[in-house]
Amino acid sequence: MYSFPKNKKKPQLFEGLSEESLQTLLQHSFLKEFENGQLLIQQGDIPQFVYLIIDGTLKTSRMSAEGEEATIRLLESGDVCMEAVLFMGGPSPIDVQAMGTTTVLLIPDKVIKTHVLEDARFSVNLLKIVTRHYKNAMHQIDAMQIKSPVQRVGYYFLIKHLESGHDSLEFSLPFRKQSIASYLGMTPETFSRTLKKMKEMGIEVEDDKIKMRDSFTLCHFCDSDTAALCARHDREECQQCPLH
Amino acid sequence: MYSFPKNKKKPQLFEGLSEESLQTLLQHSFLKEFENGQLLIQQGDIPQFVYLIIDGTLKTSRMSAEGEEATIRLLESGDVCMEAVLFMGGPSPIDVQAMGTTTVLLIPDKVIKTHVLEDARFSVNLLKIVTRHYKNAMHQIDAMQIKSPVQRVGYYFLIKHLESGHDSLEFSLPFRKQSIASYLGMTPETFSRTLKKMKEMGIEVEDDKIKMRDSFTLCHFCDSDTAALCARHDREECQQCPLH
DNA sequence: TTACGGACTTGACTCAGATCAAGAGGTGAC
DNA sequence: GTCACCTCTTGATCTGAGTCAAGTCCGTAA
Repeated sequence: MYSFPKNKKKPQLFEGLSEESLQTLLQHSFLKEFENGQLLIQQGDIPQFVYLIIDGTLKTSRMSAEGEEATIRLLESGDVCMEAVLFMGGPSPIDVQAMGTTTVLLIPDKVIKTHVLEDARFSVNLLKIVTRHYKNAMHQIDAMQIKSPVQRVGYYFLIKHLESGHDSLEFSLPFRKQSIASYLGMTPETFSRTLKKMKEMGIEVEDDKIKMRDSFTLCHFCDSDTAALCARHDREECQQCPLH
Repeated sequence: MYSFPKNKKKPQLFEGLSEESLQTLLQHSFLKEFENGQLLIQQGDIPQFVYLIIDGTLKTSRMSAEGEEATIRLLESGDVCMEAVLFMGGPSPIDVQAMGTTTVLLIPDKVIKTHVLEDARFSVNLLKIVTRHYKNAMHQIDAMQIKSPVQRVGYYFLIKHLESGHDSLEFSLPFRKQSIASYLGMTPETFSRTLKKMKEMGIEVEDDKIKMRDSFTLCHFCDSDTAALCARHDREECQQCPLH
């Protein structure tokens, strides 16, 4: 049975669970390692497990009959997937694929489905996770419909900037550029050209390192609901922010 | 206090709940009527209620600073909204707007949040609803990224066809054409031209009435996970379906 | 050391869908 | 009735992202 390293941050899935509840979940779960490019599940398969990434990265995508691919999510360590698909009932609408060697904890669907009815805290955790995905999906939708490539990349940078803590004026892209391009719904070429435009706007791009002149550079990619994530959105200095 | 007409179909939100549990929810809820175009909630507002449509239609959308709009969902009677937003924590990422006079049941957020921890069946209902929305969002994303306008409209028709029961070769569009166009991520002009192409493919379009020659007409817009919704997907006749 | 391959960039060209503009058809107010 | 207004359609034009092709810059293997 897998047991969580004490020093590691608990994934959101297990947040606030009693030791007993956690044990029940882990009892029937096991680790598995996947190689670069390996498929964990394919569109149309009936899902058997929820996948919790211990180490590495995954992507979820949909493939059209002609072999074209739309990336839905890019996931890092601590992220979960297939949890939503379980409750949809029916086959998986997505592919899940490892990007590089990735270690994953597999939690059987039955364990999840019974545990949801036993531990309300666990089901609320799941609700929170699914709703966050849903929120991201909504952002992705409006991005593709109404935003220019520059705005899409800018918003992506903004989110990464907020995630990496407000004070650092530098962060690095967590995935390969072509993956990010696909996630943002554009070709690698367009992504590359867009990065060039970003440079003209005062954002240094050097390989996968992104540096900003100051912490307001990305402000005009913000919107009212993302502003809530910003540490200073209710402070005076936010005046500089074009939203106000 | 609002009480559900016995003859009306129960919305998914309340499915399988005990009479007592349902009463608790309805006790603090109330009806409200909204006029055409009226906003129930705006992007950036803190949500106070979950909205259950009793009669009429709503749309949820995101608006860019320049006033351009991306439609996220179009909802009919029995649908719920803002339930996902409640669990995201933080302000609403979407606008909700009435399309025509619409009667809505308002369930206060606190009632929902406490009830989730008390009635596991209720929280599973919520999970199912949110995951369905999430699934739709994923379809919307890949549709916009990898499908042509004809494929998007075809898939939309397919879903409506499956919803309206398999046997009827006719259904009508539940929303104004421009709303559907926006939902599908295209302009009204493109939608109109696309409908013309559909006619050439053997789908009669007359105002908002859609008629098909036979029930296989829409088959080639199907995909592996949507096929599960099809009543005959595991029967012999599905041979005709290009998927096989 | 060179050779190969993969990730990314850059430039030239193409085209599907957006935009702009005009017209058809329907409906309600007066 | 007809005027105003709205939805939808149709046609002509424009444009921006995709495509294709070539080239650069790595890292790795022989």
